[in-house]
This record gives sequence, structure tokens and C-alpha cells, in this order.
Amino acid sequence: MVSMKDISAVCGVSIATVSKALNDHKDIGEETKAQIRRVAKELGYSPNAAAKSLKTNRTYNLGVLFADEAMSGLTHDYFSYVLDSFKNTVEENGYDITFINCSKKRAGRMSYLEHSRYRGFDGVVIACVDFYDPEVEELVRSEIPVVTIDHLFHNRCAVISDNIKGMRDLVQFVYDMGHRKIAYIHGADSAVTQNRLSSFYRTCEELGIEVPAQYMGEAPYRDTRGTFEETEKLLDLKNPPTCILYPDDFAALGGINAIHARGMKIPEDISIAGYDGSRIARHFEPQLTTLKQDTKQIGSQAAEKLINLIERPKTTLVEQIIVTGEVIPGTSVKQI
Amino acid sequence: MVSMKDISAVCGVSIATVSKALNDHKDIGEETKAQIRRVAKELGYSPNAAAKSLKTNRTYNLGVLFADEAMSGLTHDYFSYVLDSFKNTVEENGYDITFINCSKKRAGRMSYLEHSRYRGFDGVVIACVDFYDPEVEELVRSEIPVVTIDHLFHNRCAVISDNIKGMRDLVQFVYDMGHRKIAYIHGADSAVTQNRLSSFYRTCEELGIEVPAQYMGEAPYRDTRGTFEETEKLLDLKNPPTCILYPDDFAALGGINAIHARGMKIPEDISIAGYDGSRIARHFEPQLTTLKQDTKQIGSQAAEKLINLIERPKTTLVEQIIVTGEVIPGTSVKQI
DNA sequence: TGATTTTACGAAAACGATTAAGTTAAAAAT
DNA sequence: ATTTTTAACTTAATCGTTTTCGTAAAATCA
Repeated sequence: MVSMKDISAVCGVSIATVSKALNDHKDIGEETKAQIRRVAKELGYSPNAAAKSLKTNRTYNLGVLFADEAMSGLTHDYFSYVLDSFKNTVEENGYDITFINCSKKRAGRMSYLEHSRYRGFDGVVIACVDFYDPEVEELVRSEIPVVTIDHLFHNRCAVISDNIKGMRDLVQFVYDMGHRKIAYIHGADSAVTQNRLSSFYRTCEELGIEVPAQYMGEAPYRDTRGTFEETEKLLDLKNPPTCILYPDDFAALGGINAIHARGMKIPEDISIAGYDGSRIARHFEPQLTTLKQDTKQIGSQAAEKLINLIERPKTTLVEQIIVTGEVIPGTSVKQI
Repeated sequence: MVSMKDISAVCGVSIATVSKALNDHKDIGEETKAQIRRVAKELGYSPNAAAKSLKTNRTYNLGVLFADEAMSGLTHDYFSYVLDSFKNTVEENGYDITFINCSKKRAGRMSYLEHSRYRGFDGVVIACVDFYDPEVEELVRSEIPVVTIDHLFHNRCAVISDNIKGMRDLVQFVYDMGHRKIAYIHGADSAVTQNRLSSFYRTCEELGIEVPAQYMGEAPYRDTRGTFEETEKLLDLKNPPTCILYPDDFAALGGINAIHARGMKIPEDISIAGYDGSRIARHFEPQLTTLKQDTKQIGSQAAEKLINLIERPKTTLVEQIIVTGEVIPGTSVKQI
């Protein structure tokens, strides 16, 4: 690898001059700068991030902690969109991203914090993990700038998809379509689920509709088996709901199949709605009514916040940024 | 940050001794090692990857180039699975992954090779890009160990999903179900497409079935709009096919919708098949007949090959690794 | 006992950059 | 003409490791 030393030898100047020239400092003559830049290009010089960061304590590399329980990892169709947006935004700002190793099997592995320090991440984004993992808490309490997604820690920045408003809007939409018997198969216990759940209950209460206990079911996110079974239970009720809400669009497929298995049609016989607004839901038949989370906004806001935290720590607010979604009407909820 | 210097001060030994002790060299006394390790833990020492790699020229960091034309990026439902598997395997081996910045907008951006050198990647995996991009070629011709996925470069290792055999098996399956009028809406031009296409033609020829030109259509991968329109054309034919093959599972949705829009049923009125074996295809109704690419195998093979190339360059073969898939029968192809 | 080997450690250079603090010569000011 | 300022560099320390070579003491051997 050609280094500054090589350039300095060719140009007959000191290494310091080369460094300053390439970093465009003011105390280097214009012709010298030009020559150094030319020679650098000719020799095929490439800077060395390790050496640079050793001196400057900046890596321009951000850590991504991204390890949901279900191990869907990168294939998660909500977070992969968020991450994609995050990645695009940080790259536009000259940062790279590296995943924080979360394979917990390996002997001699580092904790999340150790790993982050080892790599010298300028900041870290945390999404889609067990937020009560002690390792996560250790990382969050560290000196490293952190932005979390869909979870709020004390004194830390968070970007949060507005599940409260989202669920309210969705229920309101279903209500406006005339439904009064609304069932909700919610996801497994988590902050996200709790927000959606309480918003569901509250909104129903405000709208004056009653939710019998049998109308509530639980199935893990993205689990079609669970929603299939829960849907069957709902359809078996003496007084079944006219509309079923699912944990997410993918899981809704389990419900769709359960409904079709009985020879019932959507939305003629029963209405359904998902959550996420995933790309594929637009192509279901009927088109799935869903709440589209603004993944692009969530990812880019997280990126911008994190970079601000790094580059302008004094003037950057510690706050939570709420990103709202929107109801995609679709055609899976019938007007009654 | 606490460094080896701090440890050496506390223990009253030299920095060299600390380094050797932590790296378990044989020329350090056992009790000294034990003490140094203990103190390191007590002080909360964390090693510095930048300093280490500066000396050793090894980063234990791999570059990932992953930038398809459609910019689906991380949300691509074939490559995100491949990448997830790749990531898991390299992490088990103590490597991290960093994306090679592919936002081409940024002024002063580095080329892929420059970026890779800058970060000091020990190796690079290339997937899902325009393989004829000069920057990609520059990277491939460099001294950096490279493994490509689904594309073969001269003198480079590649892991390739067997599209030849895959398409043959799929056509054979459809043939065995009794179909003789098979249409194929293929993806946009690429090596992958070409392999599938020629395998399609060859298999049909071997089976003695004729493929009229009107039975061939083209639509970009993952494009439901395109497959919708192409499907309509096929259905309009005087002598329509009994089975339609689609570029991929997602794109098949466009076809499904076109078919349903005419009030036709799958597979009663017409049969269809996808390609990929994506998770969601298992939940379509009817369950989509498709060729499941072994994404887990592809990712882990690529990871192992790349690591071998890095750690045992002398003894590692430059070869292409072919990963075969399997037909998922599903229920979208009718026996006739 | 004296010579030799082994064990356990230290000194110092090096990796490739950045940067504070000089230094020198030319230009500007007095 | 002398001093001051400015422009354009250079020197050298430093970041945190690794690693080669050297060395003193202890252990082994003759």
C-alpha cells in the first residue's frame, strides 16, 4: 500500500506537508498542494482508516445492533426497510456501518459494548433487540452516542414509530367503515405491543365499542401458524367479530388462509387489517388494509439524529422523535 | 479508554509484556499472565482494533458490496437471506462486516476499491450488483480476496446458485404434471436470467415440447406491474399456455392478480410457478410452486470460502461453488 | 564449578496518519 | 534599514499495538 511517506519521498516534502495538503490546510502553498494531489493520484495512494482513527479517535463508522429474538435478522421486513434507509442516509454523510456481532454462541466473544469500543464506533443505533438484555443496557449507559429505534431509554435519543396514533387511526378507520365487533390478535409482549394494545383499548373505549375478552388473541409477530389458529378460534365464536386486526402484514397471511379454509371470503364475509404497510401487502388480493409505518423516515431520522449527536453533541437535543404512519385503506375492510 | 499502557503501569511490567500476556505468548510466566489478565479486566481494558490492524494489516472486517439496480438493497428478499446467512457465518469466525458505500451521489466519494483499501477489508463479498460496472471490475482485479455471488469472474471464487439445474428441475416438474404448453416470463437481462433462459429452452427441447415465441415475456425482477401486463398478453392468446413461469415469487403476485382479475382460478384454470422459494410463497393460496434457492447454503459457503481465501491463501482453491436448490411442489401447478 | 541453555521479560522500532510547535525566508510595515 | 508579519514548510511527538532482538537470571548440563 502506498502511504503518505511514499508521496513525501516523490515530492521531496515532509510527511506533514503531505497530510496537510491532502486535508487542504491553509498553510500549504497552492502549487505544492496541486503537486501532492497529483502524485497521490498517480501513485494510487489510499488513506488508511486505521491510522487516521488511531490519531483522531474518529472512525466514521457506526455500529448497528440488530438482533431480534426470532433471529429473522436482516430478513425482517420492517427493520430491513428501516435499516436500508438508515444506511443510505449515513452513507450520504460519509459514514459506514458495521454490525455489532450478536452471535452469542462464540466463545470469547465480546459484549456489545466491548465490541463497540473495540471497533471505535462513533455511534450506535439499536433496533429490534431485547431491550432488557443487560448487554444492551450496558451499551446504552456507556459514553457512546446511541439512538434507539422503537424503544425509549432514559436520557437517550429514540426514534419511535407512533404505534399509539397508528393503532388509533387504524381502529378509527375500521370503525368508520361501520365495524363494531373488532377483534385484535396482537403480537407477543413488548413495548411496541403494549402501545398498540393500550391504544386499541383506549380507542375502542372512546368510540364506545365493547371488546369481549374472546376477541383478543396473541400470536408472535410474523408467525402465520399462530394467527391461523387464533383466527380459527375467533371464527368459532357464537358471536364472531366482523373485523380482525393482525400483528403485522405477514402474520395476516395466516389469518387469510384460515378464513379461506372455511370457504369465507374477504372482505365479504369478514374484514381484516394488518400492520406495517409492507410492500407485499399492496399485492394481496384483496389489497390488505394496513397501517404503513414510515420506515424511510424512521431510518433517516435515526441516522440524522445519531450524526448530530456525534458531530454537535452540545447543541443536539436528547429527545424522542415520533414518526407517524398512515392508513393504507386497501380493500380488505368492507363498508357495512 | 484504558490501554495496555495503563495495565503495564499497574502491573509494573512493560507494554510488550502486557501485549504478549494478553495474546498468550509462550514467553511470559504464568503468574504474570494471570495478573495482567486480572488487571485488564479490573480496569475495563478494551483492545483497539485500529492500532492492532495498523500493525498487523488485518482488520477482521469484511466488505460487503450489495447494490442492485432496483435499489432494493437490504430489502431484497433473496439477497437479504443470503446476506443474513453470510453474516452469521463470518461472525462465528470472528469477523465483522461493513457495507461498501454504494451511494454514488456523494461528491468526493471513493470507488469501491478505494473504499475497501481505506477500511482495510481482509476480503470482500460481491453480490447483487451490476457486474459490468468498471468499479466492480477494478475491485475484482485488485489484490483483495473476493468472493462473488451468482457471477463468475476470471480467476476468482464464486458461489453460484444453480440456475441451470434449478430451471431444468422446475420445468421437468411442470412437465411431469402433464403440462406441454409452458410460458416463461423471464427477468431482465443478466447472467442469472441467461442461465435460466437457456436452461428453459434446452429442457423444453429435450422434453420435446415446443415454445412459441409468444409464450416468452419479459418483466424486471420483483416487478408486479410488468408481470401483470405480460400475463394479460398470455391470457389473450388464441392458444394460451397451461402454465406460466415467473421471474421470482414476488413478481408472481402480479401474475396471480392478472389471472384472478379475469375470474380465473389457480390452478384449476391455469397453473403458475415462481422462483426463489421465498418464505412468503409458502403462505400464498394456493401455495406457490417454486424453486427454492438455498440461501443459507449460499451465504455460508461464500463466507467460508472468503475466510479460507484470507487465512489459507496457498491451499485454497480458486473455484466456483455451485449450490443447488429444490423444487417446492406447492399447489399452484395442476396435474393434467 | 563453570559453561550452556532456557525462561521471562524489556527496549525500541514500526505501522500510517495528525498536529502542535518550531523554523526559515520572503513580504510588509515602520 | 530594521522590525514585524506572513507564508510555507519541517520536526517531532503521539495514537495503541505488535514484534524483533537483546539480556539478565535461573535452570540444566558437563
